[in-house]
This record gives sequence, structure tokens and C-alpha cells, in this order.
Amino acid sequence: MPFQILIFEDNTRLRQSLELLLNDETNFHVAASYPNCDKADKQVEKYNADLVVMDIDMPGIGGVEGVKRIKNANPEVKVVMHTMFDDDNRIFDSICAGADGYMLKNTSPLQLVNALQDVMNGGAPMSPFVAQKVFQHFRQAKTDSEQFNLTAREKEILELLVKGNSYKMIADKSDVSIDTVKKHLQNIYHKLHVNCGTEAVAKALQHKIVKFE
Amino acid sequence: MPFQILIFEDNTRLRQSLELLLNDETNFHVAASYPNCDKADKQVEKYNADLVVMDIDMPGIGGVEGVKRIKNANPEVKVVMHTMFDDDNRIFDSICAGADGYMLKNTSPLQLVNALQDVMNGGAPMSPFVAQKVFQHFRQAKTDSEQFNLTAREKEILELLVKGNSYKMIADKSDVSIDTVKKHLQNIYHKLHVNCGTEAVAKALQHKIVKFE
DNA sequence: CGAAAAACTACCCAAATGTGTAATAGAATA
DNA sequence: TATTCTATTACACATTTGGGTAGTTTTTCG
Repeated sequence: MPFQILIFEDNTRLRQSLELLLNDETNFHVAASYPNCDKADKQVEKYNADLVVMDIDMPGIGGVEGVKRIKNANPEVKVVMHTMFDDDNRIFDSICAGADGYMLKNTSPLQLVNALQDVMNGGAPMSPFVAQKVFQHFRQAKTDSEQFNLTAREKEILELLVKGNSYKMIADKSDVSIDTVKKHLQNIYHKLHVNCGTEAVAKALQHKIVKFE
Repeated sequence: MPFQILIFEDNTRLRQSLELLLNDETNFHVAASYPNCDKADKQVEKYNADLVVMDIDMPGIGGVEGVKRIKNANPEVKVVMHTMFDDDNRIFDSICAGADGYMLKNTSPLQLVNALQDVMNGGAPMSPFVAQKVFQHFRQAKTDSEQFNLTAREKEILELLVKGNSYKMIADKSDVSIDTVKKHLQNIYHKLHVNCGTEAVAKALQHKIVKFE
């Protein structure tokens, strides 16, 4: 039995093209297609869909919200974004909302079909450009984290602060007096251009000076 | 002129297979291959390589450190990891170290060649399994972030704290008395199971109760 | 409607935090 | 060698923070 597919795409012509393209595949069957995803979760339910092809820019609620609802109601349904947008926010929002793949509309029909097969095999297909964005996201902060010129000792103290230690606890664990800790933190605050511990923690985590766990 | 490729792979048989496979492609040429990457940066320099295929588990410095050195000396060289390891740390460490792709060794020869072509076209090829891991990494905390039962007001106050505001500033911006802020934060600390502001900030960011920026 | 949850305020008090100034000693570097 | 950088400690002072207790007022929801 072929996979049941739903298409959400407000451009009528494109929507029909997609239907034709996907119905050509023996193991795909387009159960239905819609120009908006306002009731996507119900529709997925109704057709017992296995796979959803989702545009982002549509009238009513957008595709990102659409994914959220579908995944919320039915986490095992695969959703692949199919959109023109290649900006970071759209991409990351979609992934966080639960999308299983992200293909740009400049993808060739063959590649799109491959991507959909891929996702049904447990993969997470992305257009090359998207994959690059994703990789960049990991590397990102890495570079600017060095720019604060914290000394080894300062990083050590800062890390203890981030972990939730009080000055006294930091002093004990670092085996120095509490006044030394104070002085170090004062210097750290200056280097990070912040005025208090909470800000320092936020900055340290944002810039990955201290890693999570 | 074909792309100049370097291969780092300690398994002799596999290394030779890769050479044969890649030399079959008209636009690839394996300039050299080595059983370890202790001098990878120099070797890349020497052959003016465009692309590196890098194993992770090798005698001497591992592939992750190898990528780091290559990218440090020569950021425009493309490096694709080719390894058996599919654990999160290996994957994310490699990406952070600057890898441009991450292919598992169970990849078919055809797919590997495709991946290498892909990377030379500016893509970031990943094995399906790896792509999935990467997606998961984004979604991660998302689910448990709701579990703290913070009220809307509490989230608002917490967010201001994370942004570096003092109690007084929060009171002003929220248009309530400072004592109210105190009380709210006290409740928040209890809900998050922490004892102070810095810990709360760390927890809020880790669990994405408050988003970066 | 009536109970429960959330928001708000006030006051007291002890402890923690952040700033300034000052000084010593070892390491790194020019 | 001289100088800068880093790590260290000390002390004084004002402010902030965090906890406890106690009460009022909205909202929300069964």
C-alpha cells in the first residue's frame, strides 16, 4: 500500500504539478491537497496521511504553525517543508516546529521525489543550501567566543558561576579566597561588558563561552 | 582541471578502494592518501588540495583534530568526514571543528561520490541518520520547556531577569513594586528548583524557557 | 456562585553581591 | 632586564538579593 500524502500549497498550478509528480511514483499516493493549512491536523487525521508536503507562505496560519499542529496531534506523520524561503529564521523555526525535511522550491522534481522517499526511510532531507545553514549554525558562536580574551582562570570561575555556584562555593571549589573570586568576576564582568552575574551567565551561554552541561 | 583530493584513512584496503572509486570520476583526482592525519595541514598545503575525505578513528591525532588543523590553516578546503561513528558527540564535534559533510561508512559508493560532488557545489551532505541527529538537536529541549508550569507573568519576569535587569529595573519595566518582583522570582526559583538568579538564568536558557534574543 | 490560582503589595532581616582601592608575587613577553 | 599580564588577598561600603510571613485583589474555572 502506497504512502498517503497530503499537500498544502496555495499556488494552484504548483499544487497540481506536485500531485501529478507524486502520483507518478508507485509507492506514493496524494490523498488530498489544499491551498491552506488552517485545518491541517484534522485533514491529516481524516486521510490517515503518512507524509505531508508543506508550503510556508500561505493565507491563514502559515506552514510553520501548520507543522506544529500536525506534529502535536500526530507526531509520527512526516512533514517536509517545500518553500522558497531560505532565511535562517524560517528554516530553524520549521525544524523546531517538528519538520522532518526542508526542501527549497528550486529543487528539481527528481530530487524532491528522492527527498520524500528519503524521509519515509527515516532520513532528514535538506536542500544543500539549507544543510549549509544548519552546519553554520553549529559553528557560529565558536569563533566569537574567543574574542572576550578571558584567561583560563577566568573561564574556570565563570563556568562555576554558570553552574549555579555562589561566590563562597566558587571560592571553595577553586581553592582561593572569596575576595579573589570577587575580583576575578569583576574583571570578567568588564570583559563581557556586563554589570552583574545574571547577565554574565546569559552572555556566557549565548556565546558558548561555557557549554551546556 | 579535476579537484585535488586527499584521503585520510588508516584501513589500507578501504583507503585504496576509495582511491580507485574517486579516480574513476573525471572531475576528481586523488593527489595522495595517508593512514593518519598528524600532518594533514602540511599535506593539504603541499598538494594544494580542494577536498579532504577524513576518517575519525586513526592512530595519532584523530580526524576531529585533523579537521580543526586543516580548517585553521586553510578554511576554504572542503572536508567530508567518512566514519563508522554515529554518536552525537562525534558528529557535533566534527561539525564544530569545521567539517563540511558527514557521511557514515555504510553509505554506498555512488552516494559517497554524490556527497563529494555535492560538497564541491557548496552543499553540506550528510547521511540520513546524521541529518536526523542534527534535526533532533534543534528540537531537543522544546518538549520539556513547558513542564515548569510558569505562568505568563512569571515567564515575563524571568525573561527580564535573563536580559540582565536588576529587580528594580524589572519592577519599573513590569510596572509593579519591587516586592512583587521579588515574590514572583521567589516562586519562579521554586518552580525551577534553583536557589538564585544566576542558576535560574542558566536553567531558563538551557531549557529554552527564554529564547536567545 | 464559590473555591482556587494568580497577581500584587508590604515589611523585616540576613546573606550575597558588586565596587573601589591597594598591594604582593610569579609568569610571560618584549 | 624591564614591563606587562595574571593570580592572588584584603578591607570597607553600599546595594542587591533571597527568604519568610502576611495580607489584598483580580482572574479563572468547576
